[in-house]
This record gives sequence, C-alpha cells and structure tokens, in this order.
Amino acid sequence: MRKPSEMPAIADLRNAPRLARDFFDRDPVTVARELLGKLLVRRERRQLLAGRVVEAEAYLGAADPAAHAFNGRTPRNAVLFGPPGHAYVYFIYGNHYCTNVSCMPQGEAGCVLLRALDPVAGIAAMATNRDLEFPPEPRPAQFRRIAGGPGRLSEALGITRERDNGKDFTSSRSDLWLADDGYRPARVVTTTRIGVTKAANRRLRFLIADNRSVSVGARE
DNA sequence: GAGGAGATCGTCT
DNA sequence: GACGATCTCCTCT
Repeated sequence: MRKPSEMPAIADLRNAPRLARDFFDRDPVTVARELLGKLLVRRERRQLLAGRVVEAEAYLGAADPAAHAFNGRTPRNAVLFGPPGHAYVYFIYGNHYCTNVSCMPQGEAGCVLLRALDPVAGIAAMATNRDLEFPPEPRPAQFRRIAGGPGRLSEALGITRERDNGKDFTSSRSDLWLADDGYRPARVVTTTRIGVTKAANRRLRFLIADNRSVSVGARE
C-alpha cells in the first residue's frame, strides 16, 4: 500500500538537511529538475506539514517571454532580482497564490514554480487548510486534490504573499524550507508548461512520472 | 476521465 | 480596462 520511500516519518523529516544557497545559485532548468523529489516543509505551530515536490516549471527571467521578470523589475516581482533561494509568491486569477523559488545569481531573475506536492506529513492538517475531507483510507485521487496544482499547493501549506513573499528558504530560522532526505525519483518526464501562451513550445516543465499528485498528466 | 465555462481580483499599461 | 504561471463545478462520453 504505502510506499515507504514517499512516506518518511516525522523524525526523518526533522533530520533531512535544508537545501543550501548554492543549490539555487544555478540556472532554473537545473534547479527545477533537481527539486523533484525534495521536500517542501512548513512549520505551523508545533506541527510539520510536508510534501515531496513532484512537479516544477522553470522560468528563465529576462530571456523568457512567459516569465514575470521578462518586462523588467516591478514591485510585484522584486524578489526575483534578489539573491537565490527566496520565496516569490504572487496572487493570480483572483483566487490563488503561486509559490516560486528564486534562483540564478543575484540580479538575474530566474525562478522555479512549484506546481505540485505529494503529501508526506501533516496530511490531515493540509487537507483542513484546503477545506477537504480526508478519510483514513484515501484513494490516490484524493491525494492529488490536496496539493496537485500551484494554487492547491500554496493553500495546503498556508502560503500567502503577505506571509511568505521574500522568505529565505535556506535560513534555519525560516518556517518554510526545502529539504533533501535522499529520495531520488525513478523517472522524470519533461513537457511544455501549463497555462502559458508565450514561449509555449519550450519544454520547461518537469514531473515525476506516474506520481499520484501531479496536476495535469504528462501529455504530448 | 475529459473538456468547457465561470468566478474573482491584483497587477500592469 | 484587460489580462492572467488556476480551480471548481458541471456536463458529456
């Protein structure tokens, strides 16, 4: 039933080292691909909520018409022009927050959009954040509804622009971080990005094949 | 399971 | 005033 490698106990979660600054100080394509299988962790009160990154998209900054940074620096996207490893959170479609990690050296505005998590800890709390029922014996499709999509992911971990934009993912004081517990995905699939109309042919979306929590299937 | 439409509001021009 | 890195509900197959 449960896959042990995808369900680390809380004790393992606390011991998983946080990703360091130099992990993010690289091009977005490399960072997006290597983020697959890492853990996004939120400390909420005394509890840890966590999910494994199973889907991510690379945005290449000034060189990428689909990126928010393409038209230069604005108050909204200022985080992207700062040091790597910071949270860029924005509000979209009147309903949803999207969570990104800045990467590339300071001044180059690349980033990676975290599109989906496979829940591994604090699952009931994540479901509550999403206002969902989560039965003791959930079906695979019910995992996807928790954090299978950028808006769902952000809501499940309580991520908002007001609370988290600009937060340092690599700081030991941060209540939101990325960690590596040694898990490596068996097979990674590359597709075009979801919902973008500019540079729509670039294959900059990366996902773990056959994972129950990816937002949209690996088409084309 | 797949596809279409509507909701909703911050950001930019 | 237009658009958008989405989600949910509803309908159809």
